[in-house]
Amino acid sequence: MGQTNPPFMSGVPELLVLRLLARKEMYGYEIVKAVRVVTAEAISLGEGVIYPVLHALEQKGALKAERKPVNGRTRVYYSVTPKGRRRFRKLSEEWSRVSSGVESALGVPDHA
Amino acid sequence: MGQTNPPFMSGVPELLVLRLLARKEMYGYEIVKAVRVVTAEAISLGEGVIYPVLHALEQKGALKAERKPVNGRTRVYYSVTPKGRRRFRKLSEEWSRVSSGVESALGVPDHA
DNA sequence: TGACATGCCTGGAAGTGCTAGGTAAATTTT
DNA sequence: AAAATTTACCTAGCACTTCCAGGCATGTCA
Repeated sequence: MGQTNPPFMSGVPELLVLRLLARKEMYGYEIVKAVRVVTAEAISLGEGVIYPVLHALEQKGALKAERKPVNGRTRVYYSVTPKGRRRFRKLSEEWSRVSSGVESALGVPDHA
Repeated sequence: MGQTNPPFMSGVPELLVLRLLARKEMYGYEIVKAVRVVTAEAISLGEGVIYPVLHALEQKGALKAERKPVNGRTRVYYSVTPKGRRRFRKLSEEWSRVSSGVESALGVPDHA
């Protein structure tokens, strides 16, 4: 049924998460909504995508998690570590490379 | 060891193959080299990537294969079917959407 | 009371690129 | 002539990731 493997999305959730957290610490549910905003509604990621990414990045040491009780509810705030910042820079470069490569290919005129 | 799953590459091989074949019919080995050229050396895809993509697209009816003997060697030329053209348009749109979304996110200033 | 938003989480399906390997013949180099 | 390189095709299997669907619990609002 649902698109489980949409094209061009590999690496995107990780990049967006790192990008958002580079600005300020956030919690998962907040990130889910922020993604829609910062991508101008072009990209929407469910919680089932965000949370695993968050956990994976934390385990890699790219993020630091901190549990904070807010309004009797517990939020898990994430912030980027130096390692995460490096990872973000690397991913950004990768994105630039691939992106420019594809644009270049699409831009080549049709005729001859 | 090697990067088996580089970020941002999902859907890219298929898009590039369709793009190249939309211009003129080509054979696998030729496509492998053409990819490097049209992407300005930004993207390089091995034969192990191209051939499976070709076969998959043919099976889907997006490509038509034609064996031609050249110099005593056999080449398999591929050309795009109407179905393939539709697929290409759809993929291009997807690329535009995702790409603009990511650019939008990366473009947001850092301050606060 | 019911509905909805907040907030966290996981399992398993599905797809896809990549490396590494193999085959064979023509061409070029030594 | 032998060796090395290029041309040209192919496949198996790993690795990785996104995604959907679902579950749990609390707070808020009608």
